[in-house]
Amino acid sequence: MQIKPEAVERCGDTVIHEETVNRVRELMPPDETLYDLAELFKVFGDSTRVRILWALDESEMCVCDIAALLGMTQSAVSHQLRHLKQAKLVTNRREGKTVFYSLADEHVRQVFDQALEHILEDRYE
Amino acid sequence: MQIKPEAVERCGDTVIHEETVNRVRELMPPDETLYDLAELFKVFGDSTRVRILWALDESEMCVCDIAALLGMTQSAVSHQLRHLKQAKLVTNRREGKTVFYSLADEHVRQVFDQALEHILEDRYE
DNA sequence: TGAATATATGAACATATATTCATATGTTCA
DNA sequence: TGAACATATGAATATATGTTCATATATTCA
Repeated sequence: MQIKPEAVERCGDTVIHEETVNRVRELMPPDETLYDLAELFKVFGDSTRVRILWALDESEMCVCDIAALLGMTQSAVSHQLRHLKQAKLVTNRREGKTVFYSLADEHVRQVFDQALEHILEDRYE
Repeated sequence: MQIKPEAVERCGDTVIHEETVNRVRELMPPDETLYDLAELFKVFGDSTRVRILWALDESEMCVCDIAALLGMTQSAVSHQLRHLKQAKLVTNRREGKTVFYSLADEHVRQVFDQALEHILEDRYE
């Protein structure tokens, strides 16, 4: 399919394909939604948090265990758990001195699985 | 279900729940995979790139059009398109002076949809 | 070939953020 | 109550990154 010239204006002035731009603009979700989406992905965009989420998908764990599993400081893990909780991706319950964290959302696994497909597809081509 | 004490060691020394940690450790994917996963999400974790991807999911577009749609500099858009291409999320074809970009992966939409469910779930509770 | 135009890119700057360190908070138990 | 321990958190630091600006590259057309 060829792109038909919708307008003859230069790029610098208005737009080259004005109709396309206008059509897509109407189809776009509100900026706030796309901003929230990016914010959520930003939370996923750190290997420490990804590892924590993956671990919690296997089992509820306390901070100390996560730190041991990942070979990280208790403080670093605690800071990241804070982010994950703010994003409502994990919840926690206290049992004495210990605080157990677990996944708060069943979508996480599905998002990860879809993203993994993209990665694996790239690897073996 | 109660957590049974698997070990009596202190957190500082070894691990509190050693069996859990060992079990989860074996279930975890290789670090490289989780690192790649985080890298991919890092690409999604910017509202400019999310908006570009969403736009391209609606229609193939040239750099100039994307810049006009988003109200951004051509340079800024071009830089971000570079990231998206490196992540193999978009491809491009040249037609004269114009370069058209389009989605390279059908998983993007699915990942976005899953993530949106999480967001919308949070909003109306 | 040279002017005009669309896109790409390197350097610089400002901002965001992950980890560390020190310390505070909360809980148990003697 | 006080000691021991698990977790949380504020400040500081180092690093990563998005945008801007200037400029390079690529293509068309007279």
